[in-house]
Amino acid sequence: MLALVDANNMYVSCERVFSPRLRGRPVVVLSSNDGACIARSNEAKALGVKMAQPWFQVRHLEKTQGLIAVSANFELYGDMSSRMMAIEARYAPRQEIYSIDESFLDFDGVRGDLVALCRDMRAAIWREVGLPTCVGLGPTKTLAKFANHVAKEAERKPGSYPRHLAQVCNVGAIDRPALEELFAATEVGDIWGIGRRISAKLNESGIRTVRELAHSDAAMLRKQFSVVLEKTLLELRGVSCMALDDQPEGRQQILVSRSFGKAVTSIDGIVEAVSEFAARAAEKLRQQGSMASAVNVFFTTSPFRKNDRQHEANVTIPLVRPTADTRHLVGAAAGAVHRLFRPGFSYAKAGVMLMDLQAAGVQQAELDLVGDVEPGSVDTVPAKSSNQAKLMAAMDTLNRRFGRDAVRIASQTAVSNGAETRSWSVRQERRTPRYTTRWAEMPWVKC
DNA sequence: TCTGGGGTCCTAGGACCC
DNA sequence: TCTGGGGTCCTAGGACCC
Repeated sequence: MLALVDANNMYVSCERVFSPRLRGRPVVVLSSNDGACIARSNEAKALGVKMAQPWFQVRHLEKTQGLIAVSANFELYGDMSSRMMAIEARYAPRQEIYSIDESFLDFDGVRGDLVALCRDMRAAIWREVGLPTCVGLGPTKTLAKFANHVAKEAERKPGSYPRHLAQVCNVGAIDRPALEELFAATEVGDIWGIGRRISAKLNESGIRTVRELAHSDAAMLRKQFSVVLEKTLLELRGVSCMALDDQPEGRQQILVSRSFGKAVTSIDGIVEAVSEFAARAAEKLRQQGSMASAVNVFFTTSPFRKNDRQHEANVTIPLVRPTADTRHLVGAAAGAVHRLFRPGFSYAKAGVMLMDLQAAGVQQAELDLVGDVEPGSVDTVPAKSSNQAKLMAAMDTLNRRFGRDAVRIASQTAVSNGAETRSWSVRQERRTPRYTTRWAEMPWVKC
């Protein structure tokens, strides 16, 4: 039996732990640049605020409905997530951390009343970190996700579901007719793996509810849609098609991108931003013990500004040899900007993606075709790269200890007229303190 | 004025091989 | 008249997730 444990409105709930004034109020958390709503409390959902809705469209609710907005504080959410995941791990032999607020637990071999166990776990998470959660139990990942959906809906709309399904719901314990009824009351788009496009197409074929989907022909779905949808169907019928992955490999690609706080028109500004993103990406790369073989760089104008001339630069640079060295990665990224930049555009966003990742330490021997190296000097390559690794490790240590960018590549901070620019940096006017990860920002308790 | 930032997997089609 | 029959690898694009 699998469980899907997930925090309710994670980011809002994290903020509420430290700001009691946010409890019971409509609250949204804003993306970087305070641009869009990326998390909503139930009260904010009730006001009609949609996921990813631009802030300027709902801003008027501040005055009329008491809506409260805070800037995203990912450092806080990440730390709260680790604490929550550690508690969950105590309750099951295997855990797959699926996202910042969700994990699958595998209770295989655990005996006793799993619903009672999960209620106990919820209480522990609430007591020890202060986050509200819901748990779905089912024989497959898709059914556990569905059960979680029911648990949440039953909590949010007490009238429309049996009371005992709220907060912790085990579809394995629901008899067939009652399950069919739940399926019939749920739209296909609410099922994990069925997004907007597929549900529209399913609706066209007359399949609107989960019940109708569950009774569809598997071969037909595979033919008309994809093997992915066929798996989803089988999982709804209790046939497991997606294994629990409790030992994830490192990422296959690493992306750092941002929208700018205000439009950037100069090449210096783009070089600076792209250098910064490449440096951040390189840090992540070393953290997972990988090297990259290619760097993708893009910068683009805003598609929302219809009157602006549009330009999108995007290029992938293969590297001579895989590297995790910030200097090489920043150099490649900045070089790409110099080749692709066009003056006269208002750029709104940029990013750096590291690709074709491989484990560090797998060093491919090189065939030297240039021939300016003495015979026998092949040995200098590993020696050199080990010095690089030491330098990078020292840089990471210094930056961890003395703050991000204590040591950095010069192009990360363009200098014009002697002043540091960073014109691209994000706006975050409403960010709360990083209560759990910075000594200087710890909450105070008045006695 | 103002529109997020990460990721994964699958498929189709082209280049190329024998 | 009539033009094989397998493969692999790579890439771009589309779908999905939170």
